[in-house]
Amino acid sequence: MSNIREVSRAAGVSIATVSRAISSPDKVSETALKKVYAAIEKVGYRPNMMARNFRAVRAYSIVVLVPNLSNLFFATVIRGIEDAAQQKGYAVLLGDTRDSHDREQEYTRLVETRQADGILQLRPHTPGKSLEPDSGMPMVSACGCENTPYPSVRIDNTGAAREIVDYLITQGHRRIGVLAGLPDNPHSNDRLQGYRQSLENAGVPFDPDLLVNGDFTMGSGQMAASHFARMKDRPTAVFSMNDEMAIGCIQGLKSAGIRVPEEMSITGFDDIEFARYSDPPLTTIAQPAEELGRASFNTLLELIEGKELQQTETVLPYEFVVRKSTPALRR
Amino acid sequence: MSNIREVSRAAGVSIATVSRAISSPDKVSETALKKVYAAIEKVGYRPNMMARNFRAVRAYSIVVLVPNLSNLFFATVIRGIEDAAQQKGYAVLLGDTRDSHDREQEYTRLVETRQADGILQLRPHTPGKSLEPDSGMPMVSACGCENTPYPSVRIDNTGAAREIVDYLITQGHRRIGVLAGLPDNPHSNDRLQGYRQSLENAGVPFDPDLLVNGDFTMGSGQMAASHFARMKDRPTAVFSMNDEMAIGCIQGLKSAGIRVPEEMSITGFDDIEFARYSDPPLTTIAQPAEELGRASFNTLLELIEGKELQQTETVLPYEFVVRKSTPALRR
DNA sequence: CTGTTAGCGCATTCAC
DNA sequence: GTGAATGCGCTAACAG
Repeated sequence: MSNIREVSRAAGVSIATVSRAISSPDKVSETALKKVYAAIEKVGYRPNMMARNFRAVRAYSIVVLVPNLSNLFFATVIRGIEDAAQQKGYAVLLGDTRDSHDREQEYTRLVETRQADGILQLRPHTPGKSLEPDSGMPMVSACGCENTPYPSVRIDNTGAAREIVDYLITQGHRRIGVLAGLPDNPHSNDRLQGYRQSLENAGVPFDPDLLVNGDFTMGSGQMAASHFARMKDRPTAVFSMNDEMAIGCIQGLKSAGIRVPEEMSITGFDDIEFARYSDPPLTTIAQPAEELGRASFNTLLELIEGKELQQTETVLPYEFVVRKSTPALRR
Repeated sequence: MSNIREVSRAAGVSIATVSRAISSPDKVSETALKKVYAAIEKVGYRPNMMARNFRAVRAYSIVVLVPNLSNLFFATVIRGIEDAAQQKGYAVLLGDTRDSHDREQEYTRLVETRQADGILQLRPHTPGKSLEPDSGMPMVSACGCENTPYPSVRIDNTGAAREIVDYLITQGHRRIGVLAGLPDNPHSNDRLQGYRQSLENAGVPFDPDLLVNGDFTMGSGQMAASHFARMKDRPTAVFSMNDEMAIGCIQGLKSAGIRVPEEMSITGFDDIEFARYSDPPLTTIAQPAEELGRASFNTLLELIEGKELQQTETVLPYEFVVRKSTPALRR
């Protein structure tokens, strides 16, 4: 493997000149530049980034902590991260934690041992259970919630949920089921607040029987469906907190002989691509997933570079998408 | 940031002893060990991996090249890669190439510049268009095909396709549409061969009108549906080369007023989680996605470590999964 | 078993 | 503009 010294020999200049020719060509004479470039070509030189980064005390890479890469919303956020990182010359280290605290801890070590410069956390912050923000470790939440205790990028989850439930009420629904995440999930809680606000505005009392806790998988959506199907006083609509659960729920309802959307409307959240191809296509909240990724990377980069953050919280706009899963209620 | 020298001072031993205490404790006396560990604790030492890797001339990381991270099959393969890599102390650098040859080239540089030790390629090899295998660059295909010109892990795509089409024939079908990838896609070609073999075995002539080229997205499946719907002599079944296109196709057929599976059976490939929640649930080929990832990483690791490969091609078993999208043809 | 020392490839400081 | 020399943190060779 050729190094800078070989190039210097081939070019007949010092290694300092070669180094300068590469990183600050304006400080080198035309003639020297030409010789260096020719020599680089000749010996097939590729700079050793490990050495360069080692000296710069900068890994030029970040870690992405994601609970589950097979979640399409997360995968899309990561694409955005990767896009922004690539533009800025950073590499993205994948940390699929599989919801394991140990694995999360393990990946944290990459930063402590200088293999990475910072962390992008896709799991929303749960006090006690989550990685606590550590002043020495640059960390940004790419899918924040109302109480993220460190810099974050997010949408207004509560507002989005309120908007979607408001719409269901407009369509004539009063008994609206809610398919939430686990009770300690921050996204779920933010969205649940929007649900409750919407009901309250409409003068509809909150009925705990209508709340089912899932875990954002299609399987849990399917389980929830049998709960709703068995109820004596069934909801006429269900607000699911992500598209996967909504899709699982639709499948479960159909299996139970309930027609969707004729007998039960359903809404999702995220607007993954499958939402459009579901039967019926899902009314949902389109999150700017790639943009969340890009913005969170840029925030993290500022942190890494030691800049003062303009804003510790970035709230991006979402879009409410109406499809066929929510027709007007016929009575 | 504390380094090995600080530890040595705090422990009252030389830096060599500290280094040995960490990497080969059996070569250090009990007393020295204790002092070193105490000192590490005291100064909060974390080894600088950049320095260590630099010296070892090993990045302990690999690059995964994936055309599109939002493809669930790929995402699952990557989870397997990540799992195996983590166990062996390797980090996974994400290279979402977005089907861009330039980006692929860009990521290749990570290996040339020693930021990574090897490449795991998820895109099947297309002669001319793909990264050509370079003896200096360890590279393994995680989703290989019949003619991958470098080490690969794969399933028997042709056999799987044959099996699925055989089954459709058993169910009474004779006019079987095929929803393929682009004409130069190797996976598509391997599977198409299986399709043709099956037809030939059954004495059914190949009808080019029944072949539609998609691009493995749901959108292209939907487009294909309108082609099939418009045909005067429609197929009674469609073999789609992945689940996404099958799901898009179902949606398109339903929109065109064709009932699935009553009027048209359909099969997928991959067995992504959505296949089970599709309406109707898809008959498909379950690829051992995570295992493909794990196995390909282990192969790559052997290459990186300079071992002689036992086998240059690993063929893993798939599973044929029958669901409700393929009832027996009623005539 | 332990300490001293050289050197990995590079950027940078300081003379010239 | 250019070159010689230094050191980043670590491991390994060598000497004791």
